[in-house]
Amino acid sequence: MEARAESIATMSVADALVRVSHLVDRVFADVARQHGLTPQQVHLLCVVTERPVGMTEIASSLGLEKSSLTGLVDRVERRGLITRARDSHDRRACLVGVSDTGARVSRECHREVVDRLEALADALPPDDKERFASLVAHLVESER
Amino acid sequence: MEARAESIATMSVADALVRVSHLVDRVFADVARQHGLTPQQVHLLCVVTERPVGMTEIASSLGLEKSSLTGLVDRVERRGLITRARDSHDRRACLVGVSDTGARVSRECHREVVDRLEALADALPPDDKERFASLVAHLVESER
DNA sequence: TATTGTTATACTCTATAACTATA
DNA sequence: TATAGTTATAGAGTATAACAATA
Repeated sequence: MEARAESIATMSVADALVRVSHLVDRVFADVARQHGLTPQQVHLLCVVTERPVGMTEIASSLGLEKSSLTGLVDRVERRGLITRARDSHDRRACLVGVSDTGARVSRECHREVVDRLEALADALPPDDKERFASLVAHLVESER
Repeated sequence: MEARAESIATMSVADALVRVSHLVDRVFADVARQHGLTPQQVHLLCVVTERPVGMTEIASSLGLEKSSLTGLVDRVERRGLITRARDSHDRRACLVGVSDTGARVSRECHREVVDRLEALADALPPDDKERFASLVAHLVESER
């Protein structure tokens, strides 16, 4: 275990970020799968859960081209989790929002992801856990 | 900005992890794209950079079915970045390794991802940065 | 003219099931 | 029999370019 101990000691912030990202991606994909959805579909669901959102804004949130989003929305809509509604102020636009089922699935996925990640974070002492959340928050916010 | 300040205060470890993971995914996808590759192709490249690896082990590293890997390896091989070699000890198996070009591209991608993530981490004071890396290292290692 | 969203097209990614060759 | 890898097939994700409708 010498090698592993050393790899901890010398892991850079960047390497740490990459590895934690893969971990989270796995959890996310796992949870999505258990609900018969793809990770992308769950991401979409998350983005429109709070309030109805237009296609352009969703595309920007997910880092996709608008044209890529059309099909994604089509497929999730076909499953009855989201709906397209006319924007009353702009007849070009539509607003994508969750259905009742979609809201439930969204909550369930979020809960399961959070539970599994919290469990993962329990490997840290409580103080470190809090400290970690605060550090990440700063990182993420500085990038907005 | 009240809302944002509050969201920092109340962000859980799990939410923090999810958000940082998305950030990293973006950086990774960006870098891959600049090299005319997909994120998956760069991941594959990373996995076989150190030493030649068999298909089954690669599939497990990437969390893919073997059958999904065949095509991925085909496409990256077609670009001349990796090669399949016979395993001299087991004639069923092959060992996937990087070509010279592949090794160069792999190094470049790694360097660029690291640079961009380090730049991102520079939003933190040096002490916090180090602390963060150490926390993440513990998280990731506890999951191995 | 600029913007919102869709369509058409071409690849890439992925899983499941069935298969070949070797161990 | 079990394992390593491939093929066949089907569906999902994505980008680019061209388009329609509205602002």
